[in-house]
Amino acid sequence: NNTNTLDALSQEGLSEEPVQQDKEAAGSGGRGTWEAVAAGERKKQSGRKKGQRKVDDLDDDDEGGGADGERQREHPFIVTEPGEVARGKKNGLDYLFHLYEQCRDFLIQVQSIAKERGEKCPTKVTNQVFRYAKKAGASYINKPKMRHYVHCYALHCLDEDASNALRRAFKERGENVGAWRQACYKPLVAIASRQGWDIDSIFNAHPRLAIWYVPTKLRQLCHAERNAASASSAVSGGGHHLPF
Amino acid sequence: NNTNTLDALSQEGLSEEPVQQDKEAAGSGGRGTWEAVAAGERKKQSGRKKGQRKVDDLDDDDEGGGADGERQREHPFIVTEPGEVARGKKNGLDYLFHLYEQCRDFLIQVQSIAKERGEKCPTKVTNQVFRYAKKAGASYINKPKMRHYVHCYALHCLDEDASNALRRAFKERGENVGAWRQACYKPLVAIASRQGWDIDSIFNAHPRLAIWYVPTKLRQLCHAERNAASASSAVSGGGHHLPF
DNA sequence: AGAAGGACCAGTGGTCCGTA
DNA sequence: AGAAGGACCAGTGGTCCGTA
Repeated sequence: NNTNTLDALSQEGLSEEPVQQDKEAAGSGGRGTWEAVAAGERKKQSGRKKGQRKVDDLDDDDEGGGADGERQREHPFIVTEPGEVARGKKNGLDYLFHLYEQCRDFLIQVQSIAKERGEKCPTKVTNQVFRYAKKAGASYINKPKMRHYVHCYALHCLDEDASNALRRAFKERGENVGAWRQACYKPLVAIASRQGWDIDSIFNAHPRLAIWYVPTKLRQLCHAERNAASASSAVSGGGHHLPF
Repeated sequence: NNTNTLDALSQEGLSEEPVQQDKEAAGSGGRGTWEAVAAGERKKQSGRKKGQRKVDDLDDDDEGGGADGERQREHPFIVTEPGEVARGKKNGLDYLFHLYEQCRDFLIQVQSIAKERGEKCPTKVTNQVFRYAKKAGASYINKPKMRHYVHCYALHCLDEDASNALRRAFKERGENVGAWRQACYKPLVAIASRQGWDIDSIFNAHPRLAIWYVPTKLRQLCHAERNAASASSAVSGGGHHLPF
């Protein structure tokens, strides 16, 4: 077992960030330039200019009927390959991961405001950060969504090659987002097994991941798998007292 | 300004801990051996054995009337010198600081239980730790008290000499605990001023202090003093644009 | 009066489940 | 059916204020 993998892995996933939008939607309410890059998200804001959305894909306009003012959700995610732009009323996974980078930018802003004011400074993406993001116009960011896919982003950060391979495989098989999301757990547990099962320090050792809470289910899977592994190694004879 | 003081200071305060009671009241409900060492705290527990309290000081027994079962508070703190045992129905400051060490022990236990179970592991003394302490029989530990005196403990950790000198001075002057407690802020702010005003990293750099939340008032004082200092340095001419 | 701590409260982490 | 997210809830950090 290679216990040094983490140092190498922690460098990955970082180059993926689109540099040009680092201050983007931050504090301005602007949509940023990401649509032009990957054409993912297209949530309407109040007062959005027509023609600004869907820069690359020029289809449909049947947004449920009413013009302005109607309750509008983000388009659902679909499994896309790295670099692939989602067509139709869908968002791709590059866009999903981009949302995590945006949250990081918002956190950094909240932190610098807090420091300036001499207030408590959050180290994680907290409710306060989500509130700030919303106020800054990023209404497409919300806590349940971000928490739902954290472990997918974790895999993208920790082993981008494995993450990319998984995306391609699930796209090819025509699996839905839920199936892909479920499948992201397994390679993460495998990474944890090589790192002494300490999923918290794996998150904390990675600068972009450290700001996210470890998802409960991932923590539980690592724990269960660790116990299963130690039980089987006890049976196959580790020199310990045998439990029977 | 010596910016390396913290490294030297962070070694202080540590030798003060009575080693022999490291697992003490932990998980057992026992009172531990600290009374024999410093004869501070003497809170009655339900079912406490008579004659166990006040090992060194054999006076009064007028505990308000009823025998067992009456609601009983801790004796109030008085300003004592280092090593001095509080007489009468009082507790000394060595005992106060000892409570912080006990909380640390309880936190360490909560942490190892959490790790064993694969649950979230607290890095600070949280409500969970106070609940655990109470369940373990340390009913004399409570959140409002510990939070009230955190900055006094901080001074004890970061500059034991200054802390000791302050205790001696306030005892000599016959000041009460409240006055001593107020006076602990000033030397802490002075330490912060030498460390770039970052009270959070000062706490975090000290292993025994890092587990305590920075008190709001201390944070505010550091912030206010930083602003005052930068304003006065702007006036006395630091090469900046002059604000008038 | 000075001080200890039960108990409250606003805002948190966490995620369910009514919605589209 | 699969998925997005408003809104709820138990337990938190913080400390006030009725108590002794």
